[in-house]
Amino acid sequence: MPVPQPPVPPEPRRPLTLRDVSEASGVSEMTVSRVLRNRGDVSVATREKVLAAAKGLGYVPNKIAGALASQRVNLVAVVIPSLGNLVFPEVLAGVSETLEDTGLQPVFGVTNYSPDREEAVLYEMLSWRPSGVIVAGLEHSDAASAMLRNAGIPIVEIMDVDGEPIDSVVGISHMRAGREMARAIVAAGYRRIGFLGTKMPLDHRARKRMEGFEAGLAEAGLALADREFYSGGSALAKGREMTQAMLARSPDLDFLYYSNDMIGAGGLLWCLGQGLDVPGKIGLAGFNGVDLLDGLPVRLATMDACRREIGQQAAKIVAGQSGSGLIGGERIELTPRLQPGDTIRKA
Amino acid sequence: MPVPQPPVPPEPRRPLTLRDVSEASGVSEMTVSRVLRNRGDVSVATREKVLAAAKGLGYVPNKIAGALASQRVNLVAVVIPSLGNLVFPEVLAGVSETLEDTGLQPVFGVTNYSPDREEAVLYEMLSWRPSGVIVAGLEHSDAASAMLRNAGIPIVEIMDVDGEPIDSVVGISHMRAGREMARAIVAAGYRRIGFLGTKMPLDHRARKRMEGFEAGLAEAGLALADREFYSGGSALAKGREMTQAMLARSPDLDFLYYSNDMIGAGGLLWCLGQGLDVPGKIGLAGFNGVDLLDGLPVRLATMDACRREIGQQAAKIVAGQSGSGLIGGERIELTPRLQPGDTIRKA
DNA sequence: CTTCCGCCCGTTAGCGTTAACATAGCAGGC
DNA sequence: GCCTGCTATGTTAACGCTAACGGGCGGAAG
Repeated sequence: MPVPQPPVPPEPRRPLTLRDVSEASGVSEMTVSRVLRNRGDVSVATREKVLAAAKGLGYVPNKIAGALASQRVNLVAVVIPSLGNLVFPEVLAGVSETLEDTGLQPVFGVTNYSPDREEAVLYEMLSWRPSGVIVAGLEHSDAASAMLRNAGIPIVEIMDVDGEPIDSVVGISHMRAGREMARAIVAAGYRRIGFLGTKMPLDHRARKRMEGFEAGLAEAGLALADREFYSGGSALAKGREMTQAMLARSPDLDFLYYSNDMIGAGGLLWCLGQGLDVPGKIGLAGFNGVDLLDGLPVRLATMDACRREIGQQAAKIVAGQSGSGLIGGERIELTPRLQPGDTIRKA
Repeated sequence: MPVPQPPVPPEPRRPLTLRDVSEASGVSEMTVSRVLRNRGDVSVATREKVLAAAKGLGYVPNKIAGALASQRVNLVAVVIPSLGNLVFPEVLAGVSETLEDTGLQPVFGVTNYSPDREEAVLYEMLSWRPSGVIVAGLEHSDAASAMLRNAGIPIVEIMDVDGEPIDSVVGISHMRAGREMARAIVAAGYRRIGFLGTKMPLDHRARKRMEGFEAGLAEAGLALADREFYSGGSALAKGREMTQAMLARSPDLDFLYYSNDMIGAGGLLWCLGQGLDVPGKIGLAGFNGVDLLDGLPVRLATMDACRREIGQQAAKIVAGQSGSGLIGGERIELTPRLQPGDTIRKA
């Protein structure tokens, strides 16, 4: 009759394995494995004995071995261009939150808007055989697209729906967002319109927004009266500087469209500081709906990019909880709502 | 004489293994492995043949099997309380950037300031046998501390140095940051001082800052004249509301210390909107040094928390690049610099 | 010519876990 | 008593890769 072992103080060096727990509790490794995974029938007595031994030893299972044996991995790869842009942490938060009680674990990678790095990051992540991939954008290198297509797991491209997805896609149409903003501005009677944005040839979504915006203006026979791009630095400060520069250069502008809310807020603060009549003499609008703006003295017109919801929906798809019954190839287009704020004249 | 195989179009279903590449290129699996890892001697001819086959097939190595066999894992676990607080994405960015060319890959987990979730997240991450752990804060559950201590890998606790680290630590002293801010405020002649912060009993760093602040005031025989806490919502908006509320309640306050820059900025905007004399009649200060503030009409006094640098240093330690020669147990205390901005009277 | 060494490559034996199957023990029906 | 059908546990063989070692081959050294 085996004497119950007292919990052994964790002997530091050799890493513990199932065998250690099995020896400490007097059952086979398989039974320990069953207990720790709550799978299969194990008597209550055995279960408790095993759990006590595992806790006493401080055993932490080795998922590497487990994943290899079971061919199942609870990781989800999440690939985003940047952490500096407010938007992506919010998406991550949505993903993280939704995955929380699915047993899935997000693994993040950052590409810095570089297709080469995206390819490298994806290769690295796929080599861990995750059970799904969430990746920002629809534009990838050929090699990256091929990898994703052949991975045999759910792929969700997020943020943007203007293009051909590999598998599933969750996002908004940035083209349409730009166009609708243009229409709203034109409808409010503005005519001489300037654009201020980031100088990032690889930020396809910003580009699409601008293209949509110009298309919207064109519908009314208008074109951009001026434009300016920046890169780096504090967005709020850049917004001030660019606004000042543009209005010095083109004093007759009556509207400024900013490619994101932070530079928009900077521009707004500058205009207010100058005592300009907003939205009477000059209107302003940004993009994103960052809740930060709720605290500004005047609310900037913007359009919600549904960031958190994008993360949530994408996570649901990889977790197989989308409720659509589809097995892939889902397409969820969210609709950004125009929030007119106080910086566009009422039509 | 083996005929060179033309690249086979990737047959979709069965996942590729080394064996497939080895068969396609006519060498052993071991040689393929060597080529793919750039390890050991392989002739140029063989190398090229193998690389061509691997690329042709679209082979992606299986790191799970590789890690199990080699007992080496290129993952670094990074555990943070929240993604909503601007601070942590910045730390992540520092980590991610520094790890970029070390072959190490960060894996992030979020605890929502819950010790239980922290424990669960750590257990989950340690079960992947990462080669290092970076975790925010020095306060952990007993079980979590034990796990970390027994993991046998570098552990770096970050953000905070006020306490007993498990292994290495990189951060600032929040106690001291609070105290120094108090001294600067007292030195500038302010006497009736209010505190505005988050209602988060589990945010130990915010608590330490406040304690340090009160200690600093006590040195001058002062105590907080009023205090207010919030939770949730847009920080900028909360800053406005709380400031308004506090000044309505305690109109004789001459200084407001905010536990973070966002609520501080909200308060600042409100004060400016009210036409209050800042910093003459009332002074303001925040904490963090978010570069966002560079764009405000008036620069808020703050203290840089060295977020990105914390991430970088922590990453260096786990990557073994700290340059200290130490094998663990490093302690890096960074010094937050007071940035007086325009919201404290010149002494 | 032999010996030795370095290059290039193959063979063997795990890494720690789990799937799948085998088996022991026991209750109950006939 | 024998077989059926459980439940609780053990045994075996992977999973895909790499560490460690072994060996053929060719040229340089003796």
